[in-house]
Amino acid sequence: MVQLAPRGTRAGKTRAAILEAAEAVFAERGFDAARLEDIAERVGIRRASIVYHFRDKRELYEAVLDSVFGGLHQALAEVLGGPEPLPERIEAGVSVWVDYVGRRPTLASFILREVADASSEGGAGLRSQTQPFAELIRKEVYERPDFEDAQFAEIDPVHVASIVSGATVFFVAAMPALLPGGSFDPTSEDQLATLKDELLRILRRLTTR
Amino acid sequence: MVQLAPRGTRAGKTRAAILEAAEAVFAERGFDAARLEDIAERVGIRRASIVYHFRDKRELYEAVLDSVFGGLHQALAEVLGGPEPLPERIEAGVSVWVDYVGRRPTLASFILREVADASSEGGAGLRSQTQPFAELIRKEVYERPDFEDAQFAEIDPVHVASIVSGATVFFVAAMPALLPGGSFDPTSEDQLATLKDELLRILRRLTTR
DNA sequence: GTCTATAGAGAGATAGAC
DNA sequence: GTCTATCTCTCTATAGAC
Repeated sequence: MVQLAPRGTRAGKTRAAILEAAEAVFAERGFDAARLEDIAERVGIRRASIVYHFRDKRELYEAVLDSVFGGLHQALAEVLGGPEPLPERIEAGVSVWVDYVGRRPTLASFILREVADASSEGGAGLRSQTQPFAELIRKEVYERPDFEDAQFAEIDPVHVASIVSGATVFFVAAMPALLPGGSFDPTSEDQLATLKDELLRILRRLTTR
Repeated sequence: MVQLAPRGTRAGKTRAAILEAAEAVFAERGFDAARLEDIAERVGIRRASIVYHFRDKRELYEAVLDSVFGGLHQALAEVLGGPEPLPERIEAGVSVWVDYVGRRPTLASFILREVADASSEGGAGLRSQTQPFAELIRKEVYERPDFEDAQFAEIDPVHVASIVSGATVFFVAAMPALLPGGSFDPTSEDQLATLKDELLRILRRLTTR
């Protein structure tokens, strides 16, 4: 995820535009079905020019994933690293998570696709993206002194994460498709608020002894 | 989803074997990345022979989806159509759902992939599979006389379905990939029991006033 | 940096023998 | 019914001009 050219230069701008277009197209179609042609068209350049900025399709895809997952990691690290005591920090984390997916719903698509693909490649691709989150949680939750005080139920954190993220991702990605008419917007202010509410209730239920 | 040749004949057996192999390969790789070559190899036939039984790749894929979703629909219709009063019938439905995914985890992959693809095609593909479930729930839950007595909270059923199915599907598909070592089996007896337990608690929380 | 042109690989579909 | 052989299309990647 090295930024080869500084922002503001022509190359930097084109690179950023390609990343943005690629994020949309990859999220919508998935890696295989996405065509570099479509991405180039959105940017207003020709297919071959993409290869000047990214070695190949795979590298472009990885760069997109790094951007989307990286953005979430940064936002989460901020609240989880804060000074508040433990139960609150976790709940703030859930709030940040829901807000992030609401603002950047492409993340939901990528998670769905990466999880589905995980079985075939032993989960390597997925884990390389989720590992930093596991470490973040270990560092800012399990290894901080207030963890003992919080009196959590003994529940596997991956378990909790699976339920919270699964429910969120489904809500954002599946609901619009399931409700006919195409009018439902899960990323609206109050839909996200409702979702947060439900998740927090579920979370409390799962984590309190 | 018409059974062209009767079971037991050579064609019937080959057809069934192709369906079974295709279910595994499509679930593992997704529609685009799956190769007819791989499916044929599993069956022990040549690629071209598949086309004798299924017009093309798409038709084979649809047949697989019909089989996987159809099996769930049948199992669900059985419990939801039973004589028990309402809250129990719904909880029995959740139990059947978890068991089915546990026995046939390919369903989890297909749901993940279909949901991810739903945004690009307006959800048509997903809805054609989920519509029967919506109708089943309307008929056996909302339109049966005991619905009024059950005193449910006013919560969108698609909402509930999204949370329950999202959490289940994630649990089955993502946990093995997230937990390193490859030793975790979400479809084991007691893991499924734990999941059921959590889902039922969540469900009660969501549906009681 | 971006373009045109083209090479090359992969995979689905078809024709026809057995 | 299943096979071999082949056609054809699509899309990525490369070469080289501007």
